[in-house]
Amino acid sequence: MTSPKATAPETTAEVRERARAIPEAAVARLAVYLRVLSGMVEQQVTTISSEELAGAAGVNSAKLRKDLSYIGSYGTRGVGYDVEVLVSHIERILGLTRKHSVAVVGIGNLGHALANYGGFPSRGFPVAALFDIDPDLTGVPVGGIPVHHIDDITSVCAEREVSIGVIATPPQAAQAVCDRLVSAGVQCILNFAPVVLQVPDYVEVRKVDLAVEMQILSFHVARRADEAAGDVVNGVGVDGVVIRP
Amino acid sequence: MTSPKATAPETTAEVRERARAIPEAAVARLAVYLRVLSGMVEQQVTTISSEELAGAAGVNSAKLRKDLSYIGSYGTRGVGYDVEVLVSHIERILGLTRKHSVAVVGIGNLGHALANYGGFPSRGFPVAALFDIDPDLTGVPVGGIPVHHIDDITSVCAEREVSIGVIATPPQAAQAVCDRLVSAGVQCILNFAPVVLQVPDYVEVRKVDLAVEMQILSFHVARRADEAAGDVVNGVGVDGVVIRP
DNA sequence: GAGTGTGAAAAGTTTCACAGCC
DNA sequence: GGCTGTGAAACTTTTCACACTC
Repeated sequence: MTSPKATAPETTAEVRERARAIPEAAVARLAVYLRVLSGMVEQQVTTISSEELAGAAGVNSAKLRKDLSYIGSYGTRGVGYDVEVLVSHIERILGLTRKHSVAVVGIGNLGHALANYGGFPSRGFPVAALFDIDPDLTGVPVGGIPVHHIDDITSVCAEREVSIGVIATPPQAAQAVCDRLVSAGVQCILNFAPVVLQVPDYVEVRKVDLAVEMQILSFHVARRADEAAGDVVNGVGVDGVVIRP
Repeated sequence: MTSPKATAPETTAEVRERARAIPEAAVARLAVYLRVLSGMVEQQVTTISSEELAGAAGVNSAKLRKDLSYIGSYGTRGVGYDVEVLVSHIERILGLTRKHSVAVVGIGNLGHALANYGGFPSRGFPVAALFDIDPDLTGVPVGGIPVHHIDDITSVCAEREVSIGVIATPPQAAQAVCDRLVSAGVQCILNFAPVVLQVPDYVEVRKVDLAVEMQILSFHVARRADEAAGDVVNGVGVDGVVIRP
């Protein structure tokens, strides 16, 4: 990238420096490439070009090559990428060589779905603990894991070395739950509650907000409808000609 | 924005032009501001400053003001924004003045959770239909709505004017379901299946990929761990001093 | 005095286009 | 001939800072 002549074996420092420099947007796409590539491995595909992989991942090939260049130069010119090599490098960069135990808090409809979701454990994210505030649920197994009372978050999370907390509680409870997770030492949170969580700087929060997603889609519906209507109605453009392109 | 002198009443064309120009990233945040503001309305707050609203929404105030400026100038200098005015303008821009019927396909754990999720109907997204491939589920009510067989997507979606399709099926089924939704005239899709959907240009897809979210968190855990370790171990920095900041 | 609205600068991201290698 | 890797260009988004209004 910057300097190393020929194929110098990378030092830890170089790998680290490189990881630090990967744009946030590229990280998200690397995860997608990884999933596509895992499918390729299963189909016995051994080599793939940037064009093919890009198509399967829904991006253009220049972007894909740029993204891969952030993690190193592992392709062969004129040929493409070795699927397994790429898989292992992406896994390394994403930190998937270690296991990340997950705790789910809030065992309602969504919590149930998450506890039973096969996509976590199979990808190196074992669900290590479940929590709910309802004492009737305590001890009840969900997806094979017994539910703990929310008051035990600190001890259980520490004991099981939980590194990712998933908040699937009603909005009113989310901030309090978040605070407890943080004081239990959890530094990564995936938040499904429609609330903006306040956390210390060192805690990484990602949110999944269904209503927001819907509203973004709604915006696009509305804009399209406006465009279609406006071109004819408003005297701005006639017979379908858009004046301001 | 560009030209209109004084307080010229906006033409439809201007509103349209403006909507077209709102950056994608700003649209997502507007939805968040809207939620925060709705909470304010309930607490009888009538006026709010950019600083306060930004704090509650987890962004900085310059960004918030810029975002709001895309939809118009509805604040009062020295005072702030009228909460209700802002709510109604954001709703208009996001197209929330019409109802958007939602169909959920795939009534497994997640589908159940979505069908029962109160956040949709309460925000103008009534769940109008449920679909599953399992004939045993057909007719069974989930969250008060009977499940249809997947083969009826086209007719039921057309009849109920579904504008948003939610895919909560296993990955193998997702593309086929998507194709059916599209041929039923659905132009917006929210995809929970870990698959990259191929759709025509005019269809808007948003995806929620839990494994990807986890892996992004994992990346940050790994990077942090590397940094912590590297500073001490690698001869790059000593006694906790970070050389490259 | 307080706080919005916005050009202009800075930072981040995507796309282009082609040299270099197989 | 085909395809990667990457600087440089184009575009998007964020941040700054201050003129302007109440």
